[in-house]
Amino acid sequence: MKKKIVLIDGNSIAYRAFFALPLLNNNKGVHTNAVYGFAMMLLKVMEEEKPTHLLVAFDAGKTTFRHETYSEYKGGRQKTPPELSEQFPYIRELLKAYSIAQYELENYEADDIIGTLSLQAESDGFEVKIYSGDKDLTQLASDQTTVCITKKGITDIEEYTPAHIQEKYGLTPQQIIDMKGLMGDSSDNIPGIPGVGEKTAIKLLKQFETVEKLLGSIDEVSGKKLKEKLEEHQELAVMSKELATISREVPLDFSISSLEYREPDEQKVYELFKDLGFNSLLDKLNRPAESTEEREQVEYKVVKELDEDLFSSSSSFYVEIITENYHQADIAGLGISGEKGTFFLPLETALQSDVFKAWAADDSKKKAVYDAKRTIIGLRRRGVELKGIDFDVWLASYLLNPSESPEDFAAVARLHGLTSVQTDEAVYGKGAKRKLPDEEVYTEHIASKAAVIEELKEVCLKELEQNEQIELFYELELPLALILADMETEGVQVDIGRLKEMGEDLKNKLTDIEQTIYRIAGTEFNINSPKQLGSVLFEKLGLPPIKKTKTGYSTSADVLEKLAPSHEIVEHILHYRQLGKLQSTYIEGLLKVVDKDTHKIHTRFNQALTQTGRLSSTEPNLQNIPIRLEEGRKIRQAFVPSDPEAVIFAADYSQIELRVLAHIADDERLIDAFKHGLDIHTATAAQVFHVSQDEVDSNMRRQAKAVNFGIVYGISDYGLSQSLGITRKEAGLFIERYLNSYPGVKEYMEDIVRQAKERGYVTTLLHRRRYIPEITSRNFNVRGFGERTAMNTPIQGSAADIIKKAMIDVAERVKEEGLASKLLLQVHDELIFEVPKEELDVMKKLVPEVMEQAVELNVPLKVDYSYGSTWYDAK
DNA sequence: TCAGACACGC
DNA sequence: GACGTACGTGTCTGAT
Repeated sequence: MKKKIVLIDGNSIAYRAFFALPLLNNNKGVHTNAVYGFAMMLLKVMEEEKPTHLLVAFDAGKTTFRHETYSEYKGGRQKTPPELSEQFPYIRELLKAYSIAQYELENYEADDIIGTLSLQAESDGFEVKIYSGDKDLTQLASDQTTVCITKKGITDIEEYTPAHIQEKYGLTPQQIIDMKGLMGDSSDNIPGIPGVGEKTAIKLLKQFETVEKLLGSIDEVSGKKLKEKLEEHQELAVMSKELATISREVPLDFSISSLEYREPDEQKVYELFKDLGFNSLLDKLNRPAESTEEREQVEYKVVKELDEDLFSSSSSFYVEIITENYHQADIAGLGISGEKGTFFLPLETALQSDVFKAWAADDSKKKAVYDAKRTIIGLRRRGVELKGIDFDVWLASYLLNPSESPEDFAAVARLHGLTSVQTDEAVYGKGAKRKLPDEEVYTEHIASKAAVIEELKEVCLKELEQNEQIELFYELELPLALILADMETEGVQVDIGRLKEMGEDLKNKLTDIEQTIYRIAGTEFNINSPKQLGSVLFEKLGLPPIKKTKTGYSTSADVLEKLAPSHEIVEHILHYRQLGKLQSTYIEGLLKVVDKDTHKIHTRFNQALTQTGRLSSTEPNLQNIPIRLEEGRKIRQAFVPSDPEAVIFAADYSQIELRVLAHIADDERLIDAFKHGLDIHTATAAQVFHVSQDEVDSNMRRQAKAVNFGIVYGISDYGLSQSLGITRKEAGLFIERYLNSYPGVKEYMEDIVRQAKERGYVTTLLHRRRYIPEITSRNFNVRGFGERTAMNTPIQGSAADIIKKAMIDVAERVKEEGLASKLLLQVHDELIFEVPKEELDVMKKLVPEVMEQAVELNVPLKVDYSYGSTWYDAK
């Protein structure tokens, strides 16, 4: 086989990649664009060139032998951006993982190393390929050597052979050096002859061949001015040529044969790509642990008969429920792993075993699980109470980095460097094709999960400790999971009759409005189709299109509100939309998920999803039941106590986010306002508009409220301008005035952004963490988003911490006092209970008290409550 | 099966 | 100077 060596100019390629690609980040805020580009190029080179030998050369140090000739060499160059410097160690690591030789030598540049090696390689009969972003290297082209220079981007290259150089410049590769000598090179600060550019240089070299010959016969040069210049700057030309000449005699302390390319270390490459977040490149790898044949098989036994000493005092325990919704799904099997080994336990075997049930119910037998809530509810449905959960790898992983959003167990494991579990999709399939595979396949899968939980626990514990999140995990999230399990299990009673009644009513109203709309429009169409609606409004009826979407006219509510005065049809459409939403999402949507027998709804709270630490709720989402408009609010009449002798009791924090802000920012005025129990929007308006509280009119208050809203949700000046219907500039001014009114808040905002930039993340009161890689983006918008996230997350996240803490405290008190009241729902800043009437007096006192004392801030927390015979009446 | 537009809550 | 700008869930449409 013909020998082929590829020589890569490491610094040059890294620079190219850095400037060609947007400033990417991995999920921990490390910049990765240069590494990514480098890796892309490397993979392409390997695939296309299939070299037998390979080397990446780097520049060493700041000074080289060229500085002896000319101290200004490479002078005036911009410093390497720190965002790039920090990536070089990763590039080095990348090369190591690929087992690719890398070399640098004091006093020499990468060019010289490459020049020397290419010469040696040529005489050894190699085919040589040189990769760089620097055209200087083209002087090395020869019959055996091709120089590949990156064009636009990073993988697009131009190949310089002697023929190509001849064609392009009419010169030989050696003459490239002469050309540089004459015209100089501003990027390396090589002077050349003033006034001589590429065109003149080429012309002269075509006539005289080399700098030396040219200078020997300056008389023959045409053009008086040019002749003078050449005369005057002879030495400059000679020196410039010397500087531009790549050394081919570098003393190298290795032989070419040592550059032979071997196999990459796939595990290392895999881990590095994972670490850097190169998911697209990961897909291209032959993953060591992905295919069944290569993956390390977990050793396990299928339990036929249960034996007491299968269960050690501390085990990993996994319950497989394939369906997403564990409230209505079956267990496919159980996995246990501990001192005695790893076991697959068939469901029926477990259910029939008193030994198993006793172990499960024993609080002193500790279990590490994956998704405690899912596990508890899955077993509870089959009559098994699970106690003694002391770890949840899913929750732990979420706390370590909420932005990961792994889709299954295997993804969580992989995040922490463990690859011995297959993805659920690979085992069970996806979508309609999801099913239980052959027995050996799924028993092994389930057992392997149990085995891996053990290892994951160790890894996660270490990381939690490093992040100071042990307490957050053990005192907040894990106990909360148990409370949420009880809430979900309990469910909320629904008055189906009431829902259906409202549905009938809505149906009639919708038909009426529909007819009215068709009549006014003069045509029947699908009002639910923005496309069709757009063509009716803006084409048939000729209304002015205010806003456009990617696909056509926008028909969103804010657009329609602006159009309402122009045409009577618009208000009907808005009304139709409003009622249609109620009908489809709330009436029909809720009816779909009500348990046919018990008439209860069991939502699922997702505890490991949001970036801020809030919960979310699905199937159905009970955190967005209408309240703002009366027509929608009536939906709440269908949410009733499960016991006729009980009421729905709702307690909500008043302005919790702004109180948290007052605390974190330690802003005197804001703290003062809360201590005096002022209406915060009025107080803000008074500050911002420099008037007294009683001079604040409703419009001023409305604007101040919007600004407060913006602070709480981290919206931009644009967002504020949209909600107030003012210009962006005016909105920006509002924010500025707000910050001047609350100097402590202003200082906090500046500090937290600085902190986020330094550390790459922000934290909440209880040490929840969110990484914000966007904050160092060079893109104005992305960075702006990062800054707002930095300001907002500690506020919203701390509020989430507080209510979670309150839920735990309330549950504990209710248990202590032996009350029958039940926590049903959490809606970000409020808790909904079902309270037996005889406990009402106790709960009226207990709940606000516990919620207000959940944490101690330097402002008081305030809780309002209400109750009634339905959720609607708890207002 | 998927993305886009829209609307609900906090 | 323009970029496109709280989050999360669910429904519907219209394309593939």
